[in-house]
Amino acid sequence: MAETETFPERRRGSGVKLVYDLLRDEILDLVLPPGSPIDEVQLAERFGMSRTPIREALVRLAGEGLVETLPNRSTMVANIDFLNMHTFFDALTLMYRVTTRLAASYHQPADLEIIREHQARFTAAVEAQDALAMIASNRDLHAAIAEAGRNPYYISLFLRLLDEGRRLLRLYYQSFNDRLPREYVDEHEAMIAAIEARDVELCDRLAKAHADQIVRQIQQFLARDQRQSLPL
Amino acid sequence: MAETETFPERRRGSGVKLVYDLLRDEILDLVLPPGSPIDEVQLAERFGMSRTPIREALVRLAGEGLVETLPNRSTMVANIDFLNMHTFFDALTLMYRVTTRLAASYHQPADLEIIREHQARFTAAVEAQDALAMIASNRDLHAAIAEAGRNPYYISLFLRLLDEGRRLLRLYYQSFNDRLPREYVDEHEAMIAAIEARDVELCDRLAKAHADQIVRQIQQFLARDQRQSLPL
DNA sequence: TGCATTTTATTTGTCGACAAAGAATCGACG
DNA sequence: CGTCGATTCTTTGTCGACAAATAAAATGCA
Repeated sequence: MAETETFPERRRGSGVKLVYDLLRDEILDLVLPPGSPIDEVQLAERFGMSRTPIREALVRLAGEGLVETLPNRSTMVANIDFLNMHTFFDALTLMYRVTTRLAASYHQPADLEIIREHQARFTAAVEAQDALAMIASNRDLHAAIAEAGRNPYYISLFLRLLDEGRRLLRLYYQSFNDRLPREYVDEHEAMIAAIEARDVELCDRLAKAHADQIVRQIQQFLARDQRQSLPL
Repeated sequence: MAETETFPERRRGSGVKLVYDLLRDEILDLVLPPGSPIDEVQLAERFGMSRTPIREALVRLAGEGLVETLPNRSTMVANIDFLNMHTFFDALTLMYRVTTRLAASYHQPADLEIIREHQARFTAAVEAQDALAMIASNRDLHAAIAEAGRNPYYISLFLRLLDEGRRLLRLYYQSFNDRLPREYVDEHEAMIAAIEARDVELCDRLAKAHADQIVRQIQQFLARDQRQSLPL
């Protein structure tokens, strides 16, 4: 249980980022399940540093809503709010649409290259049936599209939503079959082509369809999960 | 210059919030102009506390983009990015529309009361020609509308945008006439009525018109300002 | 035994101090 | 007189320690 990780000579100032990135990944990959408490001292020992940088990393995570902190009492991994899931779906769909539209308008050649790289990775993940790689590359792909749209406000909200979605999908692929429909690959291709053609309206329609597809799939899972957890 | 503020016995844990709130206000009201450096030690002395809580407040402000921090070097008040102002306008307009639409759908009676209170304050500010009160109450009014829409993702993005707008407007009303068109009062009234009538489409149109109006006014100011700062 | 109250224990919030990383200053050399 | 390099100085990043706040355990009492 107590694996001795060793973090050798670090550069001054790199500590927070190290802790932040790792904690973030562990939260989004559900290694740290929602609601689990986070002990500062324990983390300090684990990373071989003082509590100060740990604390700063936690404050940043709290700012992004990945961690909830009760005053004078332990901070814990943020819960997933299943009750208000529809607000998440609503915002996610809107951001899919808006970022894809903007990408159609403002993308530059270099953006398309990056987007295509991510799409290639996503395709490879689908063919390898590697669910985690699918989740990651799907996220990266849409993040790249958002970047091509060049609106920092949308980008930051979208990233937050995609991360939250990463947690949800992770939940999904832990419990069920590890296959993501090949459809997604084609939908992505269509979106990329529409972006390249700078066809804003087509982008909007494709993005909405794509988002609806994903939302439907997650909702299906949620419903199924809810049925399973019903008392008999 | 060195006014001796006294912050007497504080409760444990209240320090960060105190510093955060005050710094935030000073940044948004341009008491701390964009680009001005922030010295931790100086703040620590001013508030009569150690650097630790100051630091945490700064980390949180950085998370909201109100403050930029260079590694190993001083953190400073975030600059206003005049070059990419259109991304701000675009996001602001969209959030005006979305939050008003959602308010039409999801508001409850208590929400309308709160909204009307803010509108009353806004009206009073307009009649008193108190620009700062207008800015504040206008912000609060739209924040209340967003709250009535009950989507935390939109709410947080919108609040961020409204704050950024508060800085812009502050810039505006420092330099020019302190009058906001009476039109805004009527536009607000129309929006509130549409929300109450749960007319989503009308809300959308009114919100868009209102946003366009505000954007146009700010752009007008920016253009005028740019002309003035041209070398002769 | 069951409940209220005191005591202990754990964990956070804050502090003062020190060392590293730049920036500014000074000085040597051309 | 200007440029480069060493030195000082300022400001941040990190540390270990202590005290407040709360939870958990222990104690007293009916």
